Amino acid sequence: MKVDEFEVSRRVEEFKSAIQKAGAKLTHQRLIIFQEVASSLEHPDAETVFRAVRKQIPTISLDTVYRTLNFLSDLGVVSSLSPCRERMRFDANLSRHHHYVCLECGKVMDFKSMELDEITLPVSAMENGSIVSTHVEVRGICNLCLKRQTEKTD
Amino acid sequence: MKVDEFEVSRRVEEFKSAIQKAGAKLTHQRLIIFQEVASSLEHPDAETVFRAVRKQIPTISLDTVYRTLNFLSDLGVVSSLSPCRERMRFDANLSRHHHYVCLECGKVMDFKSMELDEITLPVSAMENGSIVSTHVEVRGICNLCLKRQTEKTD
DNA sequence: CTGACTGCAAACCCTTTGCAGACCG
DNA sequence: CGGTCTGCAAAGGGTTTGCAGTCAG
Repeated sequence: MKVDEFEVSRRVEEFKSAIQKAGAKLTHQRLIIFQEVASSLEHPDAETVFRAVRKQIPTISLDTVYRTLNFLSDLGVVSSLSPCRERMRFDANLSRHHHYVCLECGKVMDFKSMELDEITLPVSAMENGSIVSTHVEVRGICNLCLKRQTEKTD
Repeated sequence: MKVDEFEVSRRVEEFKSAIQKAGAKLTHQRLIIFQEVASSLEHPDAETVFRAVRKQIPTISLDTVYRTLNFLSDLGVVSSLSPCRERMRFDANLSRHHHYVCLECGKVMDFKSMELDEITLPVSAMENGSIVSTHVEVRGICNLCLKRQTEKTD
């Protein structure tokens, strides 16, 4: 299963204009790698992208794929599932709660929400399989990091 | 900031009974490590736990901390934030959507939900800092893995 | 042309594992 | 006492980085 063709080319156009705006170079490798991610429904990892891209550019290296994926991520045209460059983290709070994750420092803060707890999942979510847990992940920049950024600008 | 004392001892009691029920041994190291995680509000990583625990058991090794955290996780008395033993995954779908993550095979499936999109976050979440994105993460065992499990049992 | 990008290889970091001795129950 | 658990050290796997050559703009 692939993302439909029109959507892919729309994404590619967005990518091209983003790369231009950033003053970066549109290389063959970057284009092919982006196309691969943009047309996949499976949230591929670097290795998977690498294997797929190698069919079109047999000489490409895994490092370039890594570098390019990070580049695309910084550019904002792809996102990474779970800001998980980090180490594994543990939590002994087993009651139902949600997370606020700081994209800058990685800190995770809990919050509760009755409204969120009461929500019913759409059928499209349920039919994927059994459900063990449901929680909301909010990402942003925490107050401490925001403050730090303002101080730098001064 | 620490978790309040009563809550910690409640969690420790639960831990003790869980370890007994599992027929595992309650060692000094396990107790101290669990206490540390249970009294922290910061979702510590292995390194952080290690540094804290070393104050009480100076000879403890980082490996033991890792082993114990995984043990606690298998025991079900702590959970790990984001099932992220895995590699990093990327997504070029920037429109608002949510994820169903299979705990078994790691596959991630998208789903949409108007109801979820319309939700307003509680103040306690907003006041942590700026908000970049909000999405729901549902964890479970996907149909394919469920089927695989049934086949094994047969 | 020139600085940014790529491929190669080696380093890096977090995490896991094999082993022998120590300790819980 | 027996089997589990710990500490040590070394390996493992994913990811990043330094370097020199290459290529887009």
